[in-house]
Amino acid sequence: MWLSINEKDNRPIYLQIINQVKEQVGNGTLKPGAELPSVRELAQSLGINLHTVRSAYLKLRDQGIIELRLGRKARIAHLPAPLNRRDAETRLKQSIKELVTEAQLTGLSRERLHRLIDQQMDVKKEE
Amino acid sequence: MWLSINEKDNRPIYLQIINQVKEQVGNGTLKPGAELPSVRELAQSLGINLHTVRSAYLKLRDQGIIELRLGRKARIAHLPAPLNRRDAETRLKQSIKELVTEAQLTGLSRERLHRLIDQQMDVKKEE
Amino acid sequence: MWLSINEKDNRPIYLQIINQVKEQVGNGTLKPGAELPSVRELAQSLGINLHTVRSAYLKLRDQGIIELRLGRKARIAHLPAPLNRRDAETRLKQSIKELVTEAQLTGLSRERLHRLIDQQMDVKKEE
Amino acid sequence: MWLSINEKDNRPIYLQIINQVKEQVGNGTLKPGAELPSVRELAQSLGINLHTVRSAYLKLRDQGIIELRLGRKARIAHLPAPLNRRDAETRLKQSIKELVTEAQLTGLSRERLHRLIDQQMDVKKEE
DNA sequence: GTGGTCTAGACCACA
DNA sequence: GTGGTCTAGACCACG
Repeated sequence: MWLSINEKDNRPIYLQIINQVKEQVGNGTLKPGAELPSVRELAQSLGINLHTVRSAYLKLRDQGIIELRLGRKARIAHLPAPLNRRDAETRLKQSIKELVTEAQLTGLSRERLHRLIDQQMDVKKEE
Repeated sequence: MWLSINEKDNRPIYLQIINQVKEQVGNGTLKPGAELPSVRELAQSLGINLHTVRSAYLKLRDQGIIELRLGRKARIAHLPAPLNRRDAETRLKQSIKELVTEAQLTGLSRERLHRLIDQQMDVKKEE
Repeated sequence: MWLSINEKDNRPIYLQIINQVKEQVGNGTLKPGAELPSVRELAQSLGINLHTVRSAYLKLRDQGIIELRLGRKARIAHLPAPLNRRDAETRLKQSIKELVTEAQLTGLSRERLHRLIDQQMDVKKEE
Repeated sequence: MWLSINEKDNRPIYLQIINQVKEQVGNGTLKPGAELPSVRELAQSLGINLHTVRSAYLKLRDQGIIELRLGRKARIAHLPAPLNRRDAETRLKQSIKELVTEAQLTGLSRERLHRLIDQQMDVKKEE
């Protein structure tokens, strides 16, 4: 199975699911139209409650990542949401601000930060 | 006053305070030994609850950013805590992973991402 | 073929079928006595489940729009059911209430709303 | 209390709540910044479950109608979402299409339809 | 106090 | 089978 939850991670379970699905859509592991496991299947295989999976799927739907239809399995959306681009970039800037702050407090150099980012982007390409 | 809370920002108020203090320490606006406003002052000037400010200060202390002593004002710590460097970098990598994922879902190019980071680092230098 | 399902439309498939039949009856494209495709034909040509088409036809029959007879093809009913007029108008008022609410929240002017409605009514006339 | 649920109404409870809040925002009964009852309060006064109210509030938040903050009461948002105007108008057109169809099947004249809409808009103004 | 997350189990509507 | 709605009750995080 291509999803897992980390008990030690502070973040809520539903967010971990969301992020993992997003990663796999972002790097092409999950292609538009691909079916996701049903909420019941995924809940059972992760050992968590059906509703926890459902809340993750709902948020993914609201963000335009997946499509949910009554009676059908969830699928990766065909239009990977290039829509509210300006909003998204505004949010990204906020994340970048915090990232840079943390990097500076840690004493991480500008070069190292750029290198870590390139590494992460390349990992994704190859997967 | 050098602190403000943004109602439109979804993040909890105490986190906004923490992040702003961290930013100013990170970019040198707040230097080691500098005094912070008392819990009461800050709470009143921001129009928020005492508990909220206090919990922010406590977390900043736990992270080694500030020093709290009974009866004294809070001060920026003299050792900006570059100790647990490996832990910090691990956490940073997690943040980078999510940032890169979001950037890819938004369709942001690698170049633009690097440029946005440089911008943020330069903004801080000049402040 | 004069029917299609829209994957991007959130509404259930059976409802899309019902609404399209209703539209074509409403604007005269489908006249009383006209034959509809069999459940099997329609299901196959739309690539959907038999049950889905069947439930749509059943509901259309219940609303008096079509006639179903064992072994015969479905046909548009001869009495376009203007009977329960008061009920229908009550339901319409509810729809209007919601439409007006959404229009106001969107900032749509009264004039523009009227124009959009006229457009829709005229489109149908010409078809 | 300014909210009620209708047992006979087929629509889900959470949608009834959403629509009533939207109406009151649309006609000015609820002004930006106004506090809504807490999920627990509203659930109790309506005799329904806390989570049902919560799901209504969540959707209202996602639509930009209200603001939710941990530890605070829900409030009417200050920017009543004039943002994705084109999307909203597209959705409105779909609603109009269905409304016109129903009106035609009922035999409602164009004039009567316009009059019903004006009535509804005026009701809201006076409230 | 507030909302946020998670579990648990029921029943309904759609395909 | 699928997802959608509702109830019920626990515990956590924020103000």
